[in-house]
Amino acid sequence: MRKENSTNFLNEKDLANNCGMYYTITLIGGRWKISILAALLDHEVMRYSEIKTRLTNITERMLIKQLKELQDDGLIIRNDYKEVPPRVEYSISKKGRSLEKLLIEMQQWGKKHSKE
Amino acid sequence: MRKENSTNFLNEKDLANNCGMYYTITLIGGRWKISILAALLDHEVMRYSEIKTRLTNITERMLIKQLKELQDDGLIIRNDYKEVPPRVEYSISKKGRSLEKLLIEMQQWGKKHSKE
DNA sequence: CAGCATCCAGGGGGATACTG
DNA sequence: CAGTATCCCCCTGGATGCTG
Repeated sequence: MRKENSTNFLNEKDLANNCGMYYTITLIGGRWKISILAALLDHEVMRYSEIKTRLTNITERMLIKQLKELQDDGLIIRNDYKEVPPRVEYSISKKGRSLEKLLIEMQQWGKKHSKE
Repeated sequence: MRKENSTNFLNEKDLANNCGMYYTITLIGGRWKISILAALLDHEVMRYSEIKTRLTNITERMLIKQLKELQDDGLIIRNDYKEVPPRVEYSISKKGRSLEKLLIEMQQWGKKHSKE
């Protein structure tokens, strides 16, 4: 980032969309999204019920909603085996995995500063 | 992050607060916060009116609100010179500056993936 | 098992007008 | 110049009950 006297970090051209920063936030900013992503980064593949068990307190509506948004944004992959009884597995996508480093840093920053 | 078979990224103890990730999101997740932080990281010190000019489209209410929250969270510093006419300068705090690396990475990730 | 439907509160965010 | 004060919309997120 620059200091001298003008715009480098946020140049005029990119100002409108905050150089993509806001895009990133909108993708992971949902109430439960980072928890879901973290769980999937940790377990590779999880069934719906596993995620639900893991994220105590989340309601079914919210879980489905956040899963769908993550899927629409291409961060996770939904695999419906179309069996009876239903069996659906969720996994992280390439795009989702590319967020791993960022999430870890957010985690570290949060841990470090949340007690201040 | 781990793969073998269990929880490292999100261990049970930290699950409740998502290992601090959610804390981080709440601090920078406001509609205009990253723009303000980026502007202050870029300019060191800015007057209220400068920020307002820079962030076209933001309303006064929103600007003040987000500035106050950023200040309450310790990310920026407000310096009121108590002059007439008023003169108030905003600058980034140490805690705020420690977010710089993270913001740049969010920017890069967003730029790279927003066209997909 | 893996959802969907409905209802609802709260707050985030915006427009506009006013002030010390 | 640097804010306040109102008003208002809508969307997020939560509770609860139902279903293929």
